Amino acid sequence: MSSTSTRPARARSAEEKHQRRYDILRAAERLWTAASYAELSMNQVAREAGLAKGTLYLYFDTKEELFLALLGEHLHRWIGATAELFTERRPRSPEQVAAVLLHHAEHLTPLRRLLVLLGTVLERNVRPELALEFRRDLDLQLRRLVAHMPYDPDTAMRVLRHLYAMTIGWQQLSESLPGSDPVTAQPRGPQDSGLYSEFELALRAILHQLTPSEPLAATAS
Amino acid sequence: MSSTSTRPARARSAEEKHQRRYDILRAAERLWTAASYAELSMNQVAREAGLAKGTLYLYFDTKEELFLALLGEHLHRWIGATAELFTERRPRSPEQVAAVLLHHAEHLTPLRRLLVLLGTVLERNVRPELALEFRRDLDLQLRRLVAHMPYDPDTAMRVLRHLYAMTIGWQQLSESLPGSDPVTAQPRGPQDSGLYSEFELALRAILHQLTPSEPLAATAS
Amino acid sequence: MSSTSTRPARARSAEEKHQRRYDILRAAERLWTAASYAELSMNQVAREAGLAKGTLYLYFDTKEELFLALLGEHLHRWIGATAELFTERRPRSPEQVAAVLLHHAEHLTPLRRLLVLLGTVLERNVRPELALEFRRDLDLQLRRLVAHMPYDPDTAMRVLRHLYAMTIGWQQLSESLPGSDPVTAQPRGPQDSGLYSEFELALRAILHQLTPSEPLAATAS
Amino acid sequence: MSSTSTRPARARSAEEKHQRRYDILRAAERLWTAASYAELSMNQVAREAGLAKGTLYLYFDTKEELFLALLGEHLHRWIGATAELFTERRPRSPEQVAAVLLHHAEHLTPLRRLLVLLGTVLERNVRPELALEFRRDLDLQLRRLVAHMPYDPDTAMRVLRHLYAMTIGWQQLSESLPGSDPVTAQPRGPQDSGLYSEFELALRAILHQLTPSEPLAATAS
DNA sequence: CATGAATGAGCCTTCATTCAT
DNA sequence: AATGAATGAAGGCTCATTCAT
Repeated sequence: MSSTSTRPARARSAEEKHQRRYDILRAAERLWTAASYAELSMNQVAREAGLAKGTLYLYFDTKEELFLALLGEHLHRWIGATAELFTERRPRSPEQVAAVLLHHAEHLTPLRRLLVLLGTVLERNVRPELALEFRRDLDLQLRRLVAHMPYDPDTAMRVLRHLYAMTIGWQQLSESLPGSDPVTAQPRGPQDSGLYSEFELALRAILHQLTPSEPLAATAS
Repeated sequence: MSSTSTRPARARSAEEKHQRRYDILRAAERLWTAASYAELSMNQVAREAGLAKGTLYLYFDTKEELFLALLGEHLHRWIGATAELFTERRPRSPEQVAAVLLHHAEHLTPLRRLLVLLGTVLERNVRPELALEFRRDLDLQLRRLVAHMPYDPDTAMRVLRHLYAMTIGWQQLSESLPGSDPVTAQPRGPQDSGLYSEFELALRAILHQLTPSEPLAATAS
Repeated sequence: MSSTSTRPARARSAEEKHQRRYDILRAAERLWTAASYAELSMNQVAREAGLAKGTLYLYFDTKEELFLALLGEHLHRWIGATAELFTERRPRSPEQVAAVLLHHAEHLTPLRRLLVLLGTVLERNVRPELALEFRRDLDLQLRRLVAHMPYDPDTAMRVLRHLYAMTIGWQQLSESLPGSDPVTAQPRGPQDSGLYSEFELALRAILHQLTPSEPLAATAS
Repeated sequence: MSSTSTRPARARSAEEKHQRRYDILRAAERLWTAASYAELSMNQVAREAGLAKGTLYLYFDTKEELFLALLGEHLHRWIGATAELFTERRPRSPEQVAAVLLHHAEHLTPLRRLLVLLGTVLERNVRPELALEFRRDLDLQLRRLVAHMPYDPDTAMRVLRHLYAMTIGWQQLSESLPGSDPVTAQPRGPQDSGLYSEFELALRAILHQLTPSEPLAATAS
């Protein structure tokens, strides 16, 4: 119910409909932060959005589609923000690149968990054409990000792939352990051996390995 | 039903019972490869094992216990095999250590997904004493493995943690892509840029980063 | 399905919902007449009510709650009707009191069996606050009834206790025999030696025993 | 397992078989004292008897048959003991008769609860010929008892019927209440208003009502 | 005769989805 | 467009009964 107090009873215009869809995704996101996919029922999402259960199905055909949309949104957001940061900072050294890639880490917790879902549950009960569209869109966005990175496209893509794998891996590791979020968690000093610094350290090691000491000139338009 | 065609109708001896338990775990494993925990019903496991639903409950008190046993098995197997390999080969360089750690990679595919479960679902509906026993056993085994590695215990544990995270991450990555298993998949030549070699490359980079150029003398007994 | 042929497909208004709840209770009651609690499945109740299994759970959280509601209903009904009858008739002699107590005997058949359940199964799987409310309500109603009886409260309560025990006992006896319901069954004449008259005779004997020849002035308000 | 330590591994002779059947009934009886019919599994009975589950089914076709046999036994025992007591004491007044009828009350708790079962669950899943036989045997025994009572047969049977109904009724009442066993419970003094004395009081009232002040001469052979 | 592993119908309950309103 | 009552497949689990040994 939170933060959607004033709102038209019915979404008539396209814009209102878009807004309603957005509200639903926000509700799902709020719950997603604290509960796993299986634990999270459509009923809860509906209640959180201040809507009836059936209404959700006007905007999303299945539960999976809802969460796939949520994933798309998060990816979009992160890629956009990171691309922008590359343009602003024009990082060169592996450390600098790592810093850029990790800058929006705090937004990543839900994203990482959604990515894990992608390989597990999502796309299972989704219209094939939607799945395909998702893949295409993701590809497009990644290409856009790659264009902003100070490496040749192949290398940049490899870097992203490593980032992706490590992100998921450390996320899962953190969930298997009593400790909390590996990425959001603040490093606690130079001698910190927490999960976050391990993750960062690994990312740096990879970047050193993958990229020549002197990166290409940035190709961002 | 698959591959358990000849078998006594009833498991009378302790050995037969052990075998039946083993069969059930194998059935669960086969299904587990293709479906997530929540998707996988005891009914399916029973059918796959060629047994009735109720029979499963003669061998495992709950669904969680069944999967905890599966996890235990996999851990035991991989740790044992890898520890042995350390003893045999006594690897020194990061490359050599990486090779040992990856040698039994094919065992890891289900293992890493089971490990994810551990922190999420397993141990929820399990007799407390069993959960405790599991934790203790895991701890013991890890210590045993660490003792065989050519690093001081803390470093060795960090290495394992990185291996674990990367393993999971690349697993998930591979599942999100048309390509197949990143670890099991055979490298396809010197210029292969498949997921496997990326995974390996990353592991090597980490090892280089984590370990001093000159490892300790191996401490394996 | 019986006797609920015309009915809205969905209960929208509060009244319709109340009616649906009522239908479910009636269905449960019809089955309850012929089967014990343990034998009676929610599936059967649903079928009898012409509803889907899940629908029952929209109206009752658990099986126990459903039957607790049924018991509450019966108690309420019998106590109310009997209290009213005391007010109307103001009986004095044991015979007159017995007549009042037995007047609504047809309501008692399911009631007494439900009462047995109360101490055995019900309240086991019921929200504590509901159980408490039930106890309070029952107490209140009994007090109300007692207030209408022409005896001091302790004696009145003893009378009710005897009525209760005898009611149950003769109920069971009748079920063990080819004959039908001992209480509902109509006496068949002055020389009738059926179960019903035995029951009535016993009740009268008890009343004579328990109550002084001259009852108190009725205290009904 | 209790008290059946030495016993042949297999019952070969008819006598041994009878003994084994007896052991099973004793085990069921021990458990029956503390648990309801539904709560009591055949597994438990088997364990208590120190036998395997399957063995029970060599002696009883169904769970119901087992408990029907138990009921038969208890009835037999009580009727026999009470008939004997009538012969010994030759009671005349209602109080004396009541005393005889209640003399073995402490043995009756399981019997009463079995009688309740009779009208509820037993005979449901029993071979019809067995049910018939049970009825016939019960009838026979009751006639035997009646012959020892100091009333004409019809009156005596009525008395027994009342005893039966009240027995069941007060049993059920006691189970619905926090208090304990109504009959076994010791009266606690002249002013005791416990369930037991109520039961006794009711029985006396009935006897007074049913029987002429001067009973017939006893007809016991 | 005895065993106890195996069976499978059945239990209560949940929840994504549908559809009458 | 919105609702939320209704659905019913599916879930984990139990236990009286069967049957291979």
